[in-house]
Amino acid sequence: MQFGDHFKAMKPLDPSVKSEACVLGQKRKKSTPKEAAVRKCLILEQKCSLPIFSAREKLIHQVNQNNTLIVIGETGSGKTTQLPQFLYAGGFCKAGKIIGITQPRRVAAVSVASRVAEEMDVEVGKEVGFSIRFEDATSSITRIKYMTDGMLLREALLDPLLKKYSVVIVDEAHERTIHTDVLFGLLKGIQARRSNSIEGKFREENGAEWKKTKRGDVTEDSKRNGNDQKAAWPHNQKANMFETSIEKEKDHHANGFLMEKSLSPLKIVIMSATLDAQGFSDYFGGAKVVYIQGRQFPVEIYYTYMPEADYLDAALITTLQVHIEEDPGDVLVFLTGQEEIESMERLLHDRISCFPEGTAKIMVVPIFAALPSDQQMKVFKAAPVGTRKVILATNIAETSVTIPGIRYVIDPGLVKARMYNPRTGVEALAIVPISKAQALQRSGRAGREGPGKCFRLYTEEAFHKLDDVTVPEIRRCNLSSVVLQLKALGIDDVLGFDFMDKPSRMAIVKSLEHLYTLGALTDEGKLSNPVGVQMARLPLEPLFAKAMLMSVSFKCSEEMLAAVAMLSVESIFFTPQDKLKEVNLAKLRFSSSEGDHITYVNVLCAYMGELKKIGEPQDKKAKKSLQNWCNIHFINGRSLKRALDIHRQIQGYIQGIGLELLSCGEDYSSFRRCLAASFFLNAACKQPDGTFRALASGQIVSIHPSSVMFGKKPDCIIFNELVHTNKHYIRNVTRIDPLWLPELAPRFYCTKDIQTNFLPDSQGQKPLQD
DNA sequence: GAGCACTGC
Repeated sequence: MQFGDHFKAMKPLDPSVKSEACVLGQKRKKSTPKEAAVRKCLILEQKCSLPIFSAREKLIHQVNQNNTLIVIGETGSGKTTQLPQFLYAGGFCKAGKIIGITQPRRVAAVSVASRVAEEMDVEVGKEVGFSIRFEDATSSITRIKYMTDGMLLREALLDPLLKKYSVVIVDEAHERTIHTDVLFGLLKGIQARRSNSIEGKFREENGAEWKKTKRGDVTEDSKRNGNDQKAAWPHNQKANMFETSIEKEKDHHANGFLMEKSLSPLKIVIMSATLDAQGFSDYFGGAKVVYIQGRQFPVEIYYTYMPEADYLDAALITTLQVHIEEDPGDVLVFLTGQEEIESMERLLHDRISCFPEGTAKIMVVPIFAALPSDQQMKVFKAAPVGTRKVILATNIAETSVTIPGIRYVIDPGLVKARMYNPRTGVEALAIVPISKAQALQRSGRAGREGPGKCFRLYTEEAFHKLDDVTVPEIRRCNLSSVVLQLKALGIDDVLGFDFMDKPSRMAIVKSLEHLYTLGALTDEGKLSNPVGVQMARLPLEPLFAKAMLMSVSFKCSEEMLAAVAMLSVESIFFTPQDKLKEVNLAKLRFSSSEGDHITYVNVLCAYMGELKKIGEPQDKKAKKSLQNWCNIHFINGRSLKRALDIHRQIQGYIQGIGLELLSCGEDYSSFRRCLAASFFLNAACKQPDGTFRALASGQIVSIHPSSVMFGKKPDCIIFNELVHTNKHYIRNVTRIDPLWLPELAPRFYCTKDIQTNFLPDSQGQKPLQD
C-alpha cells in the first residue's frame, strides 16, 4: 500500500473517533479546529487504505479509454464513494458536466453523498449533492450527484439525452431493480446517440481530449435544441427527424457553432458486487470488466446433513444452540414475514424462560418493513453486557439495513416474494427458495466486522440447486408504469426495446392494452395528449394517475388526491397480531360505511388536522405528540408521513398542469362515482352465497379482513388490489351502485347485463361478458 | 370470517 506509508508514522488515533467516523451519514457535534484536523487526517487515512485506492490511476485511464466499463467490487471495496471522486479529479467534470451515480435506495443516496462531501471537505448540496424523491440537495455547482435510479429516469423525461452528465455510474447493478434495468437500455441508447452526434465523431477523428467549453452551455443547448426530445430515439418512428437534426448540426459546424452546440459522449460505468460480470459485459457490447478487491472477513458456512422438515423449528433450535455453544456475538435470523417473526419471538421467550439460572440472557429484536421506525431502531441498540442480541429479520436486513455486531447468521434459505400473473392480473405472495447470490449476501452479513459463521438450514446439495441469481424484478411485475414511461420518453416500440432481460411478450402486451384502456395511448399506440402526457408526468401508478385526472370533472379532486396518496403507501395501520381487537376499535374513529377509500381520506384529514394543531414536527415535543397520536390509533407514522409527502408532491404537479383542486364536501357520492369510473375494471358483485365475483375476470374473490367492508355485504363494490394468499383477497374496497357501471363505463358494461345480474331470479350467475 | 417480502417516482 504505497500511499498509506505516509500515515504509519502518525500517532494512533482515539478509537472512539474512529468508530464514529465509520458510521455513514451520522450527525456529529460541532468539533473544535483541532478535532476537525484530526478527523480530516483520519478520513484521508481511511480513504488511502481502501482496496480501490491503489487502482486509482488505472480506473481513470480505463474510463477514459472505454465508453462503458463494468466494475466488479465486493462489499467494502470503496467503489461507491471513491470512483466518483477519482473521475472528478480526472477531469470528467470540466465544462460544468456532472458525474451521476444511481442507487437503488434513498438512504444509500443520502448517506453516501454526505460521506463523500465530508471526504472532499465540502457541504452536501455544493460540489457533492444528492437527489431523491421529495428532497433535492443539489445546486448549480454540484458535480458529483448521488441519486436514486428512479430519479434519473424521471430526469430523462425532461432531458432525454441526459446532457448534463459526462458519466453515469449505475451502482448496485446486480440488484437489478426495475428502474436499473430500464436505465440500462436507456443509457445504451443515449450513449449511441451522443456518440453519433457530430462532435463525437469530430472528437474521434481528431483524437481530442475532454471537451472544453464554458459553463452554462448545457442550458443554452436545451433552449435552442428543443427538438432533441423527438430526435433522440432509435426506436422512434420519426427517425428522419434525427437525420434532419444532424444536418442542422453540420450547418452549425460550418458556421463555427459546433463546440457550443454539439454533444459530448456519455460514459457509462456499471458497478456490481457479484461476479456476474459476463452478463453485463455481453449486454454492453463486450464492455471491459475490471475487478476491485473487497474487504470482507471470512465467514464459515455450515450446512445441514439432511433437509429440514420444519425450517422454523430448525431456526429456533439453531439459534438456541448458537447461544449456548458459540462465543459472544449477535445473531441474525432471516425469516419470511411479520407473522413468522412474531411467533418466533414468542417461542424464543418461552424457551429462554426455561433456561437454568446463570445462562446468558438473550435480547430478541424483530425488524421488518411494516414495523414503525421507533421500533425498528431497537436493532441498533447494543445488548447489555453478557446478553446476546438475536435479530429476527425479513429481507430488509439483506441489503436495506446494515446492523452492526452480527457474527452469526441463520439462513433458512427462503424468502417471501411477490409474483405477478399478467394473464389474470393477480398478484400472489409466495414463500420461495432464495438464489445463490442471496445466500451469499446473507452469509456476508456475518463478516463485516470480523470473522463470522453462517448456518444454512439446508443441505449443500440443495444450495447447488438454487438459481444463481434472483430473477430480475422486471420479469416479475406489472409493467404498466414502465411502459408508460418508455412511451413518454419517445420509445414507441416497447416490444423492441433493448432490455437486458426481456419481460415476456404477454406482460408487455397486457400493459399496452391496459394503458390503451385508460386512454393513455392512441389507436396507433402512441402516448395520447393530454391524457397520456399528463399521466406520465404524475409519479403515480397509471391507474391512480388516471383516477386523479378524472376526479377533476367529478369535482372531487381534493378527495381523490388524498385517496391516491394513501393508496400509494402500504401498511397505514400497524397491526400486531395480539392486538387485533384494539386495532379494529381504533380504526372505527375513521371508518366510513362506504368503504376504505373514504376511510383513508378521513385518516389523512385527521392527520393533517393534528399537524395543524401542533405545527410542523420540528421540535421534540411536537414530534412526540404526533407519535403519540399515531400510536393510540395504531397508525404507522412513517407511512402516513410518506402519504403526506406524496399528497404535497402530486398537489404541486396537478397545479402545474393547470388542473383544479375541488372538494365534493360532505357529498361523497360524486367521489364514489369517480372511483367507479376509474376502477370499473375492478368491480365485483355479491353472489347469493355471500362471496363476490369480479365482473371482468369472473373470479371469486373475498374482501380482505383489513378492509372496513370486511363482513359487510354490499351489492356491488370496486377494489384496488387482488392478492392471492389462502384465497383471492381484494383490498381497498368501496361500495358503489351497480347501475353506475354501464353509465360511466358504457364500453364495458351494458345496463341489461347489470340488471339481469341483479335480478333475484337470475341469482347473479350469468357472466357479464367474455 | 381472518392477514401482507422489499424497493422506487
